[in-house]
Amino acid sequence: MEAAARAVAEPTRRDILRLVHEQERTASDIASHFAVSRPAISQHLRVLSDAELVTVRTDGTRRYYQARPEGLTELSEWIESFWSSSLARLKTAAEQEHENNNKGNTDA
Amino acid sequence: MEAAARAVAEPTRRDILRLVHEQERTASDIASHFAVSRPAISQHLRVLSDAELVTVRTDGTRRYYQARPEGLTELSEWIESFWSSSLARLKTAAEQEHENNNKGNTDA
DNA sequence: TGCTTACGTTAGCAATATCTTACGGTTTGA
DNA sequence: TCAAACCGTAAGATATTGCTAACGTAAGCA
Repeated sequence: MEAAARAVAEPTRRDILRLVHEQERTASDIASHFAVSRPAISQHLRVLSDAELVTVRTDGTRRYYQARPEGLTELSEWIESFWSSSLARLKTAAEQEHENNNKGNTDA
Repeated sequence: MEAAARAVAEPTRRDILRLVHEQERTASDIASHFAVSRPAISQHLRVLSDAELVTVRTDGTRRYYQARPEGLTELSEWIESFWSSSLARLKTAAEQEHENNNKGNTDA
């Protein structure tokens, strides 16, 4: 989970995950969507791979990456363990926040 | 969400959140649970506070911190947005992983 | 007023993260 | 065999992070 949390903390890596979630993509395909260099993306892919947030499939010289959502399970469970023990508090807090939001900017 | 993700990526901060989730605690009380110095904890608390993952209440010279689970909502939703569009895939994948784990690594 | 407690902030340092450039390895196709 | 395409790795620069030691501030108490 440690690795997954750190991996997801980086904006570019989150964008990469989004990209390879829809469909598997090659490294250079992924890189073409970003401003940073291809090696930089390759390094991000390494981090994601180490965190088991993506899987890789090799075909010739190409490497197809695909998201592996299960890799986020532990992190998600950690978060939910926070809520499970304070569901009521969360609920009322969320409602109050919602009310406050509506109260605040009633069309300025 | 950016701030929350980065804040949670740090092990000490996750432990702090656990601690102030059960009950509100003063800064030095929190610090007493860790090996690092009090200022270090103070800095972590600042990060958590900026990320709106904790709330602070001042009473005299003491500052009481408490977890704010709602601060993790966006991050959780980001994760779930991954699953919602691939729930079936997640389910089968999880089952297969489970089976594989039971099977053991017969290849060496 | 003087002393103590509680706590944040700053400066400085070591470790880590992220990027770019340059390079090496493997596969494909003429 | 040669060249091009695809991609990872290494080296090095810079930015960021997390830590400690030292200091500053505000509150409580004699």
